[in-house]
Amino acid sequence: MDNVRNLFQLLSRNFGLLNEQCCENCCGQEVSNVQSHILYEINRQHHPSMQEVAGALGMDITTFSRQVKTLVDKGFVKKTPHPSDNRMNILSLTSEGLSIENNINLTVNAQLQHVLSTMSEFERDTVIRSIKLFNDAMQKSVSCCTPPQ
Amino acid sequence: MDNVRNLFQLLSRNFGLLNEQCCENCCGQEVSNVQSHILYEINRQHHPSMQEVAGALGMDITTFSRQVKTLVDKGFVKKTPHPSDNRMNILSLTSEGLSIENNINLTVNAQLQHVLSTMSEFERDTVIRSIKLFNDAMQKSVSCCTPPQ
DNA sequence: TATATTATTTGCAAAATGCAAGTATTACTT
DNA sequence: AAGTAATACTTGCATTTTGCAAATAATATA
Repeated sequence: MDNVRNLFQLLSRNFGLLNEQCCENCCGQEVSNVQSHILYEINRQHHPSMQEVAGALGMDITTFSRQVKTLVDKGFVKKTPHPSDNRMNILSLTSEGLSIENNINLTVNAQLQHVLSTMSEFERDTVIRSIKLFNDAMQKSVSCCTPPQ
Repeated sequence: MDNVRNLFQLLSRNFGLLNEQCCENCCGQEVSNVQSHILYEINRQHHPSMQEVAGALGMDITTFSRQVKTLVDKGFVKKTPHPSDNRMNILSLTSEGLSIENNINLTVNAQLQHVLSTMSEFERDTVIRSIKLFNDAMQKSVSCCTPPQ
């Protein structure tokens, strides 16, 4: 009976640090950590609304609204009114936003591959498969991991 | 050639949300997310100084200093001058701080076990072993994962 | 003894946060 | 169809968090 929290706490801390440093390295302070999460999620979803992205990130919608505004001002994100419901805004990355997101992606991936390269191919595959497995399990688990409301 | 970042990004986000919610649940807003990380790390290390904890968490020392002050005021953390070097403060949890840390630990672990319970025992073991493996690899990798300076 | 180095704290100004209340638009209700 | 409710988002405001620069205090070095 391990203390599983320890493992995840360390993992998420280390990944957080790596992510943050990569952000700074490849786009020189242009985006904060939360902002990089927002870019990531906008890119991942299919024509998401504000609420969908904020919900996925577990962010307060008012904080999110302001962060998006900042990203729009910086020219990284575009807000398009929903065609059939003008209350909603569809979020998308501008080409510049996409390029930054790709940059972060490349940098973080390179670092992770570097970490993984110290393992055998078998271990590497196992690790990757395990994390997929756990992510899926977490997604299915309704009792947690769902942003409040 | 997977996009490994995706996996880790999702994992760390989900764990972050879980952690945050557990904090609120079991100690009713008494500690913020960063503060729970601080409690965690003080508990984990052996008579750590301010810099040791701040360093491990990759936090700016001035921000850290103020957060610790808050935790001291709340009665969760104790600062003891280092016996042979009065510049340093040794950090420790008070009994109340420890009890809160244990509470968070129990709650988060229960949630994680719940997620893991959807898997077969083999999968569960593999996942846990994989994360250990990755954590170790990350710790060894000097090119990243080390807080600035 | 004077100077440098280390550990931590404060000043300050900027950024981030979240509740309450606002606006605008669409959905119901009778 | 008019009025009410609900939804999606924004803004006001007060608090908290953040990090650089500079200050303080204690130890190490020259």
